[in-house]
Amino acid sequence: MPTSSRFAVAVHLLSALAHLGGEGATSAALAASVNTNPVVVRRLLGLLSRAGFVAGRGGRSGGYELAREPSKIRLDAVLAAVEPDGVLAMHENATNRVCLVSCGIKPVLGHVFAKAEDALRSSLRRTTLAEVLRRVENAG
Amino acid sequence: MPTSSRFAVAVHLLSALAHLGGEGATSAALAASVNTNPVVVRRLLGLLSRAGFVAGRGGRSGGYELAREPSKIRLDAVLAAVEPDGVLAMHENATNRVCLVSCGIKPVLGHVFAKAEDALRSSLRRTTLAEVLRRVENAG
DNA sequence: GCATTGCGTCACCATCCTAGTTGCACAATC
DNA sequence: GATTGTGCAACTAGGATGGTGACGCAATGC
Repeated sequence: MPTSSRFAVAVHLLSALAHLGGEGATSAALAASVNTNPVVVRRLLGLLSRAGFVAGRGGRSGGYELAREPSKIRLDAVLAAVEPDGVLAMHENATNRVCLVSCGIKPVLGHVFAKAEDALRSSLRRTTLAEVLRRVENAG
Repeated sequence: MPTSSRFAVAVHLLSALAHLGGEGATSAALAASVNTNPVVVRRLLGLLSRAGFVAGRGGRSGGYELAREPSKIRLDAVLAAVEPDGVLAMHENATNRVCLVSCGIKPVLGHVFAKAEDALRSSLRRTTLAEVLRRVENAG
C-alpha cells in the first residue's frame, strides 16, 4: 500500500540536521545524503518548516537547521506534518441506499480506522528524534 | 498517503457477506453494494479467498460466501490479506557512504516502523467482523 | 447433452500520486 | 553588486489503482 516514502526521508533529513548540530546544511548537501534531488529535499523541508521543526534561511551561507531540540521532536508529529491524510483510507464510493451494509458501514469503519491510527501515532510518539540519532550514532 | 481503499472495500464486502448469512452473493450483487465493478470485487475476493476468509463457487447458482465465522475474522488479518506490504514505506535510495546518518538510518527506521505497524495491527486485531456487523446492524 | 450462469484471469485504459528536473524570482551574505 | 541558496511553479516520467471488456472454464438446470 505504501506509495510514499516521505516519512522515511523526512526522518532521515531531520536526523542529518541533528547530527550536524547547529551547522547549516544546504538542500544540495542533504540531497546527497539521501541520494535524491535538492528540490525534493526543499519540498519536504518546506512542510517540516511550516510545522515548526526546521528553519531555512535563504541567501549566501544559508541552509537549514533544526528549530527545536531533537528531544522535543516526536515522530508522530513528523508523520502528521508530511502525511496529513493518515495511512488508512476510506472508500469514497456512493452509498447504495438499498443495502443496509452500504448505508451503515462508513461510520463504523471510520471509528475502527481512527482507533487504529491512534495506536500507530501513540507508538511513534514514544520515539523522539534524539532517540533515533542516538541509535544511529551508536550503530555506526 | 493512503493510495488504496482496498482494506475498506474488503471489510465492506465481508460485512455484506456476513449480513446475508449463508446466502451466496454474486460478484455483481456485491459490486452494486459497493458501487463498483464486478471484476474489482472478484479481484479483492480472490485475495480474501486465498487467505481463507471466503469461498467462491463457479457455475450456475454460484457466488461467494464466508468460509469462516464472522467472530473468527479479525481485521488485522484482513488488512494483511489485501495489503501485504504494510502501510509505512522505507525509502530505497542508495546509501551515501560518506554520510553516517545515511549509512545507519535504515535499521533504526525499520525497527521504529515495525513497532508502529505492530501497534496498528494490534488495534485492528481487537475488532472482529462480527463486531463490525453488529455495529452496522444496530446503527441502521 | 447443452444452454446458462458465474468465477478466474488477462489485457487495456484513464486517472492519480510521487519523484525528478528545470527555470526563475526573491533574500541574504560577502 | 555578484554570488549563493531558498521558495515556488511548471513539466515530465513512472508506478499504482480502479474501471472495463473479453475469454476460458466450471457447475447448474433444462
